[in-house]
Amino acid sequence: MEINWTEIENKWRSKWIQNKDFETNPNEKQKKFITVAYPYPNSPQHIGHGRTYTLADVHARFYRMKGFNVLFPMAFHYTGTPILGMAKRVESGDVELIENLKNLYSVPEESIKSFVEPVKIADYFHEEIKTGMIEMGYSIDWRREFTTIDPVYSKFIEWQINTLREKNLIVQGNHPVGWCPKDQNPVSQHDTQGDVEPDFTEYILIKFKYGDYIIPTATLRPETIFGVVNLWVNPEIVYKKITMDNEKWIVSAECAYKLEFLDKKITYDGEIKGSELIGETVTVPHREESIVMLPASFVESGTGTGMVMSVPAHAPFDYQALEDIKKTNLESDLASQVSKIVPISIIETEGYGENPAKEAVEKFGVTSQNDSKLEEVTKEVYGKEFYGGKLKQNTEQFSGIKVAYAKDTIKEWLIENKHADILLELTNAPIKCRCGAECVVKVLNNQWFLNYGDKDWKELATKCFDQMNILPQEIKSEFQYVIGWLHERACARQHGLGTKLPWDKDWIVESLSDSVIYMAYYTISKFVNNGTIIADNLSKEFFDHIFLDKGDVSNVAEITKMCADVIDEIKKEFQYFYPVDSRHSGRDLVPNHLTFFVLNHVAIFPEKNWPKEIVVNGSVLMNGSKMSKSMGNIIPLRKAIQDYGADPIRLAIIISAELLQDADFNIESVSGIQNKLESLFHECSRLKPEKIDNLEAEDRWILSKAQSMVSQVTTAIEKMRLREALHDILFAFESDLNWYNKRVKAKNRENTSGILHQINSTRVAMLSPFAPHIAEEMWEKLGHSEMVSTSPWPEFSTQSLDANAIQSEELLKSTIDDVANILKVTKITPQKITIYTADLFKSKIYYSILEKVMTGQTNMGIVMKELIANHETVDVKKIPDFVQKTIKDILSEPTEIRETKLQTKEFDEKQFLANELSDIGKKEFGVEIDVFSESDDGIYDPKGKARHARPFKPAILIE
RNA sequence: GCGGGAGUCGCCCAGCCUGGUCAAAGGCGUAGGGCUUAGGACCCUAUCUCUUAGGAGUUCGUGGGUUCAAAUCCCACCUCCCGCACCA
Repeated sequence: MEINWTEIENKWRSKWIQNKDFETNPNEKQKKFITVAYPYPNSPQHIGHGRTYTLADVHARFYRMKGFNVLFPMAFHYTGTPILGMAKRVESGDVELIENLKNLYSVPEESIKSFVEPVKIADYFHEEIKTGMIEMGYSIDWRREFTTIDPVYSKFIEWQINTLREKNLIVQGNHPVGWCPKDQNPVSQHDTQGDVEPDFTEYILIKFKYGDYIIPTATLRPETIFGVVNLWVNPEIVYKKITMDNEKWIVSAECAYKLEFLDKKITYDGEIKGSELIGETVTVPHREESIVMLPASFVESGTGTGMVMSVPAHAPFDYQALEDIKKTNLESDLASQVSKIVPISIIETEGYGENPAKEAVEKFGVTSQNDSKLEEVTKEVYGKEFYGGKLKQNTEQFSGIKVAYAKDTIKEWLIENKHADILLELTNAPIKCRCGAECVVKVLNNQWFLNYGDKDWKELATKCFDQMNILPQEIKSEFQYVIGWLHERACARQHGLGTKLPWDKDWIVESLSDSVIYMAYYTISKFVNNGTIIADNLSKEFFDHIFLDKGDVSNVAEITKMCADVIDEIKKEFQYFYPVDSRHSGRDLVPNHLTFFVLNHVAIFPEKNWPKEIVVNGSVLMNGSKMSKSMGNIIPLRKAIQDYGADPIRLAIIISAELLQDADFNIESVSGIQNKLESLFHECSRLKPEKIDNLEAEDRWILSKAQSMVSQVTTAIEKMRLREALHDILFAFESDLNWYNKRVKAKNRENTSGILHQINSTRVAMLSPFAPHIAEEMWEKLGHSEMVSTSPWPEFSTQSLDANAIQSEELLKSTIDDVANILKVTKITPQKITIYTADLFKSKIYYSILEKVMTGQTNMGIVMKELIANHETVDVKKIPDFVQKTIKDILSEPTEIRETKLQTKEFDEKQFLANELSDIGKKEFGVEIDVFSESDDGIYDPKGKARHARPFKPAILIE
């Protein structure tokens, strides 16, 4: 019989809704507030999104069964720019996008037409995603749903951003961005052709004096100013004479264009040919020395200023160009100047002598300045010098400092003394905007920043992280690292959906800044949705009162025109549910959202409302490779639910990886899960609750095993090791059940339904957070009247652990294994099997050894001596072999089993085996099995095997 | 470069935190058998090497070290993956 997943899922979903099982209000119970990052509705969700939400849902359902009052809400993040871009692309009739919408996302034609309006896109996918979440069976309190462009939410964000500004955490300043000169807008990866992230670097412009003019050269190595011996100019280039911020500069045309965007005032005054500059001299700043300008073909107009300072001791290009020029025919004046040039060595690096550039060039066999190997040589020299080099005496106040540290110090010193300026340049140019224009670096004026670089703020956040539970723990150091390097972050943009900056309406609060404390909003959104709270009259006083417990309620009531009782109720709701007990998200949000989440909480809320836990999960792969549109391997979640059922997908995602690992989703694992669930389902349909009396050995054993499973699963879930938990419930326990069934069958027992019913009820209850729908169905089939999702989590009790049953069953198993093993090796067809258990004397020695081993003594010699010293065990001398083997036996067992054995010293192996072995032995091997103790009178022992018997390791004779 | 993660018996992947349960779980694949009209599903057996008595040998990226004992702890190295921002 096939399971109809859709039917079962619909049935139980409507019962949950009908019972309002997941609508959470404050009550007398202990609460758990579990949240997960809300979705950005610009596409339907796929399996990858499903992972984070499923993990959080399992978490929520688990705590609900544990007796907590669990709040698990959801909202939708409309704020941001990608939806805006999408709308533009739809408007312009972008074929690729429209085809994707149609075919990949199955968006109806009518809806696509409406997509020219950004909010329509968000609305459409909002509904799509929400439906998917419901179909997945997420236990969400939908009464609290909101979007980030709701008017009340905007008021909330205004309050947040104002509060931060009052605390001086928002500052204004300049900021470089990748920029499209045509669109007049910042560009990010999404906005460029080929999805290239604009990457830029900061060059230091060293200002050389040339009469009234300044000739700047761009470098990444400001320390080399102490080693400059000449400048390189390309005679082919026509340079621009410009006025820049009241200084007269000579630079390439490309450079002048770049400077225009860097907050500089530029006017063009004229041109000068590179060839005209050759042979002229400039003055080195600070050193006040004259150096000559020489021609070089490696100098490019598009890089830096189109002029290069020459440091032949440390820059391979410079060294080579100098060598090259010595070989050419120069006019005598210039030639004599060139001949006087001596490289100045300023850095001492292990592995190099006076002139690292020369050594490297010679090592690589470079022949001219146009040799492509020079790039590589430069990289090598620079790398070694930067990380391993020290500045020499001739660098004045900087001598002795490591190059890596000196770089910034020297830069600041140069700029302070007006010897240098800054040029920002794309490192991965050319980058084209989607509009076709070539991008540049632009410095934005008057940009608003959240000052995440603030030391006190960071300290507070670090404190919060230290107190917080981060799962999995490994990720904690990543957070600490992020906190370390984080600095000012732009918190406003000029385009996109969102809330306007309250004090500067030209700006919109950036979308990663308006989604950091919204968890608090869930506690009031219920009142927004039922009309209690309306946007009008919402003021700072209201939010201060609710969230920070400030001010007087009557005053707030007057301002908001709300009833004081209602305001009290709202405040209590917040105080009951806050702080966030667990925040779930994908690991891609670690360096941004999750860190900002903590930073903003510690900035705004008092310590008692700081978040308690963060749970981070890895992504989902599709058949081992990354999901991407171009690969066409994105499966929309709702499609997957249709094809396989929600529960199999939930389980397949969870079981394929532990938290931080990437989960691999593939059809085989889903159908494997389906089959597993199906057989469990049929098992449950078969079992009836029955009175259990007269427990036999195997009953006590399987019940003990079930108890350990409960304990293991519970601990695993508490640590969010869901893969492990699920594996224990579905698979690991199965092998125990197999053994149990084998035993029961061999004994021809009929009365086990009650026991199996009890055990499977426990399993189904524990399965229910993972596979909620089918678990309800199984639960019903097992004859339970209430819902499993609202029933209590199975309790673990050590009392029902039967140590005796566990070890006797282990003995039985290992004895059978041994027999099977012998049969396999010898290939005998057995006629008769005889088992000999060890006698009492050996047993005494065994426990004596066991005690010693448990105290850590495993040295054979010492154990032997101690045994001989005791008159009870002195006879061990006769069987020295026995001690060695016994120690090995004991060591090859788990610690728990050893402890169990110590607890139950009185254990009659012979009696147990005689009772239990014959049935199962006959079933397995088809012959009778006799059991003797080696000390029995009239023992049948034709081959003298009996003396090999050891406790828990009986001797065996097969004929 | 910085920061994080990973390398396990054909493949995928547990185990490592807390050393002895480890020749190492589970799944897939493969081989044989059962069930079935057939296929699928399901069940059983086998799956590092050697072995006619429950045993032995060699394995967990490479090389060292600690220990009675190392896949597990420490050190070095090699290889692969991810993040480094104003973007959700």
